[in-house]
Amino acid sequence: MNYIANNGEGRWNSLARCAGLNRTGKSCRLRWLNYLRPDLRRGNITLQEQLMILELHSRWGNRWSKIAQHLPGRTDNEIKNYWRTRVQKHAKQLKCDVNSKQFKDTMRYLWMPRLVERIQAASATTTTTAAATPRLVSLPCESAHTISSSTYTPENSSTTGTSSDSFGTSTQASSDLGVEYNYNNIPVNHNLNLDHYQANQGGNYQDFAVSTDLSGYYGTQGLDFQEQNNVNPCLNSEDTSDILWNMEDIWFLQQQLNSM
DNA sequence: AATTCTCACAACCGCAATTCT
DNA sequence: AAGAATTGCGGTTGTGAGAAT
Repeated sequence: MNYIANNGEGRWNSLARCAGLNRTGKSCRLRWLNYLRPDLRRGNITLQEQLMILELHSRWGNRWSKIAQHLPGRTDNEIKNYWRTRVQKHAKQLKCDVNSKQFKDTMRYLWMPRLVERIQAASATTTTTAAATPRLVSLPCESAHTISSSTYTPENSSTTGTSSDSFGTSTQASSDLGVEYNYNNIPVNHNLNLDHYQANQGGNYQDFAVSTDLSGYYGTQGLDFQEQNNVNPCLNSEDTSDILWNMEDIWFLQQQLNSM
């Protein structure tokens, strides 16, 4: 750190020699980038960051460094580790390959909208002092594409109503997931629309890539990514990192996958 | 209390691209 | 122009802490 403070980044082999470290320049570089850099962001991956990772990975695949460029303070290594330990784990739980179309569709049409919904809900709880009433998530809905959830029966779920999900996301039966399904009586517009996401893939990716603009997911209100990272302390807690993936969800998603 | 298992994180490795001499 | 050195990236492995047995 002293060497870099005096000489700047780069010239890693020179650093290793001059600093008297029994390390290769390569090793020093890695240590600096992944651990010592003062601008590193510590702590758990937030919901917003999760959404970004899912979105950018769907677009670029395992281009970790490129993805990391859009997550200030996060390293490619950190994102890679997140993907391997969290996302791949849940793919395994769903008994499907992380690179399969099924899993990618599940991410895009179920988990990512759910992340948006929770971000919105969290945002709502911080803007109202009383018991918050989560507002509807206004996802674009030009299309009639929906995913049926007719087989879901919450009564069969051992955790219904007492979900481990701190945002209250136990799923309830709905005749049509695409139209609506509720979490603990929280009204949620889940008119998920394939065209919207596909349109993003086709038309808006460049803009998104440059500006990391998530407004497409947040409806007309939009959210400032950097701001939202600090909106709710709960979002930074350990508990929220996996709340998308409680047992009900896994059961529910398995039903969805089976019906595809 | 000891052992085994699981998970998250940091580091290592090989290869390709880039820069230097 | 060519070879050597350096840098950057993505896949993989090692490790320590906590949980489970």
